[in-house]
Amino acid sequence: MGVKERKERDRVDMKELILNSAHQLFLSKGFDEVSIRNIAEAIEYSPATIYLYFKDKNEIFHALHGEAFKKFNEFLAPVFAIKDPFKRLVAMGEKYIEFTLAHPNYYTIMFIAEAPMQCEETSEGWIEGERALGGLESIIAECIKEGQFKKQNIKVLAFTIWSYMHGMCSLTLRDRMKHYTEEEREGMIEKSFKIFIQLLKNQ
Amino acid sequence: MGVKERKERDRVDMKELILNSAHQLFLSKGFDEVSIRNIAEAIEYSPATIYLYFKDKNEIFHALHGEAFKKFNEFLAPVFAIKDPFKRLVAMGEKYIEFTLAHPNYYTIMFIAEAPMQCEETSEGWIEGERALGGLESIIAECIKEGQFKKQNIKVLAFTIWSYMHGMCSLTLRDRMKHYTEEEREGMIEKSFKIFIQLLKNQ
DNA sequence: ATCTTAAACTGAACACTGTTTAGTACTTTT
DNA sequence: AAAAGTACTAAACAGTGTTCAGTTTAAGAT
Repeated sequence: MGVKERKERDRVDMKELILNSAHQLFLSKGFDEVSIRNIAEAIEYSPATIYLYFKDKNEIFHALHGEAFKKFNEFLAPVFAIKDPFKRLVAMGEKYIEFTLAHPNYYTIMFIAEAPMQCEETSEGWIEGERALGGLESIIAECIKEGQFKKQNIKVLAFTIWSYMHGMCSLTLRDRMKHYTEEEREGMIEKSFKIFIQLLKNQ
Repeated sequence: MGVKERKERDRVDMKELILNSAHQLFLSKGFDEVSIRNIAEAIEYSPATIYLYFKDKNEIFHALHGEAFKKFNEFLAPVFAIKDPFKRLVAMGEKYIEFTLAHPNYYTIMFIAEAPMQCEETSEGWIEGERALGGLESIIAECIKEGQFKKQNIKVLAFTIWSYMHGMCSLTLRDRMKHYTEEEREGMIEKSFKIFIQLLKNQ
């Protein structure tokens, strides 16, 4: 008798229902603005029910963290079709920026929000995150192999590039560029990115 | 009769009392963890009293935002005694990192926290912030004048450098480097900073 | 079909949060 | 001494995450 199996399926469905609802609310309202009661109302269950499926709010956002990274990797995937490693690197950077501006809530939960994830290393979010970083590192490795970059520590260079990209994106999302005039701000990211690429080229 | 004057002084004193208390709590507990009731308790007044001196919580943290930037500029000041502009630039970067690690709560409110400041441009925080950025821009201008850097858009290069520094610092403070092993993480910032300086040198 | 057991679910509460308001106590002015 | 004005607060409102006792529902056993 498949009762146990069906119950298990129901459990998974319910978890998904909660997660989908949280996901949707999160996309429209942003990270901190979604409450357990909001989610409960959306799925027409009591708030207490949610705690039967998730330990706490962190665990929910932890799951969303994973989804965000998955989306991120999907978004970046086309880039890896580009043959030339340096061109691939540039394209990856452009996609990174595009993703940030198109999905600020995802970006925030991935890289800016106070880590709400007591981080078991096995968690989906980190695995997907490492995959993205691994992609960057492999591109750099190829750039070095092809003589585009001089020989150096790949992980450190990847971190350096990531830091630059993240700095730019998080300053934008966190609204720390108001001191620039409209004119200056307009296209600042694109101009800066070009400069950064030039810096890398002269390597 | 100096009654009005005394009352005005009392008002300023009270504002300062609230701010000092908030400041202290903020340093030990961090941005989001300080509540109006916490502050009220610390100064032994009712929570409602605080609203007689500050419009809302934002206005308090707005004031702290200003203080953080002041502290930041003080911390950076010694660097400007260095004659050689490129050395000054490097020293500024090192100091930036040092400040971030020494005063994570300040750094968070300055650059990471969701802008809790409806930003009148006259606010102390932004003026001090612009001063810091202006310092960076003037260093770059000198580097260009001395032929250390090729001629280019100063504001964009300053933003590029700032972005890199901020990216590194905010990824660290927001705990997004757990995927690196202890070994890798150890000294990652220093190594990356060296690489970045090299990138700038080859300009 | 009834009884028992276990799982699913919820109402209400707890201890918080920022903020507002009505009312009290004290101080200054008349 | 009465009136006016200021300083302050208790209590409430609407919200938060979370827990728990108690109810409803479903399943298995007799």
